[in-house]
Amino acid sequence: MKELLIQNILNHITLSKKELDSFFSLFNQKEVHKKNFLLREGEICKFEGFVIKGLFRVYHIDSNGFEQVLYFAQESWWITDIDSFTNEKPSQLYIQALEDSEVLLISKKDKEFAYNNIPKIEKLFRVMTQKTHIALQRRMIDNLSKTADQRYMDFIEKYPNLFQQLTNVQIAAYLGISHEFLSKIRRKIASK
Amino acid sequence: MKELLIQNILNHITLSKKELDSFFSLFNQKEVHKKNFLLREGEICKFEGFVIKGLFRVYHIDSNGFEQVLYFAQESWWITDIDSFTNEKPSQLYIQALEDSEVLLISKKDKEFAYNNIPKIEKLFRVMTQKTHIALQRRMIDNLSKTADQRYMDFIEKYPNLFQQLTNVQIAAYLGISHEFLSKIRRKIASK
DNA sequence: ACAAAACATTGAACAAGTTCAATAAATGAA
DNA sequence: TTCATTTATTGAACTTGTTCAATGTTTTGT
Repeated sequence: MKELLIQNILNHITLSKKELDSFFSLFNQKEVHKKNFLLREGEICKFEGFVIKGLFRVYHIDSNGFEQVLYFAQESWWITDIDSFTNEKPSQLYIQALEDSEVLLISKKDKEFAYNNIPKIEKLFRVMTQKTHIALQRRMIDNLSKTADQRYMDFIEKYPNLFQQLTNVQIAAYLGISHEFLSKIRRKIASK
Repeated sequence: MKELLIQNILNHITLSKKELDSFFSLFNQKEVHKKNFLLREGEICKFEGFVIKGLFRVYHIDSNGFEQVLYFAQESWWITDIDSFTNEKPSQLYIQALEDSEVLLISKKDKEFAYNNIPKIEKLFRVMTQKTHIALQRRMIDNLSKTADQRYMDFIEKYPNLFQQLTNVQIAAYLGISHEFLSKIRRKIASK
């Protein structure tokens, strides 16, 4: 459990044992049962979270009631609404556990404390934000250039395990298509 | 000119005059004439740039030869291929001047120097990367949920000046539609 | 083990967006 | 100014994806 976060941190920066302990002590562990929410639209996101067990979906509901999934977060993924968290404004997102899950949470105040007292933490989050930004840029290009068929096959290849755990409705909401159409894509692929 | 960058920095963090001068001295000014490239696919992006005059498009060409525009960068925007720059790998992007333009460039080495010697610079780029990430998340959701009509109207509203300078082909490549279809959208809107 | 709910599939009619080819309009270089 | 190039518009046929409604399948709670 604990090791997952430490490993994740040390993948990006090097910290002394003391710094690591100091930073680690700012996190609180929380269980979130299947179908429960860590964040709902309208709430101000008070945490940044690191998934140590389970699976979450981070999604938006548009004015027509349709869901768009920003990402699924498995073990070792970070979850937050970065806009709501950093700017302390109401969130437009939902964060829901899809399985019984566990997260390590850090509050804004404690994160500020870390920024101010452990300078390398600033680098940690700069580098992590850069990485997620690069991934999102890649996804943006794919969404602009690829058909739903290709995006579905890319998804299976990229997240072979996730794809098993998720419903078609959830995957369709990530790909930006209706679940009925996804069903037809699956049939077409299966028939080959 | 110079003031634009300083203003941009001070919008995010506070620096002493000495720190500011030290950081600023790491930048070199460069002119880029209309239609010339600051970066081409396959090159390793050696710079991070701040636009002080003109307009750039940052785009990708997919395997079918279609262009996808990641963003347009006007005065006070930063331009780089963050993936290529940070990981020193060949870029998948083109960065082209759409007007005679001027940029302030910083090299990777000098940026590392700034990170190591002016700790607040780490914060500057963390905060800026967060902001661009938030904007891209928003765009991702819009692309998943809105029709091309809506996205076009949003674009006009968000970038009223840009929209005047750009061709329909360029705007279509940003919206993720064919320029012919954009033409039909324009007709439809005009007829109201 | 059962009933209710959630999930997946399918077809038919429709809407959104592409492609291709033709034409007109605007821009730019000499 | 002129000629060539780029840019914009349009229509027709086509492809991709949606919507709705019906049906079957799987999960889940008790």
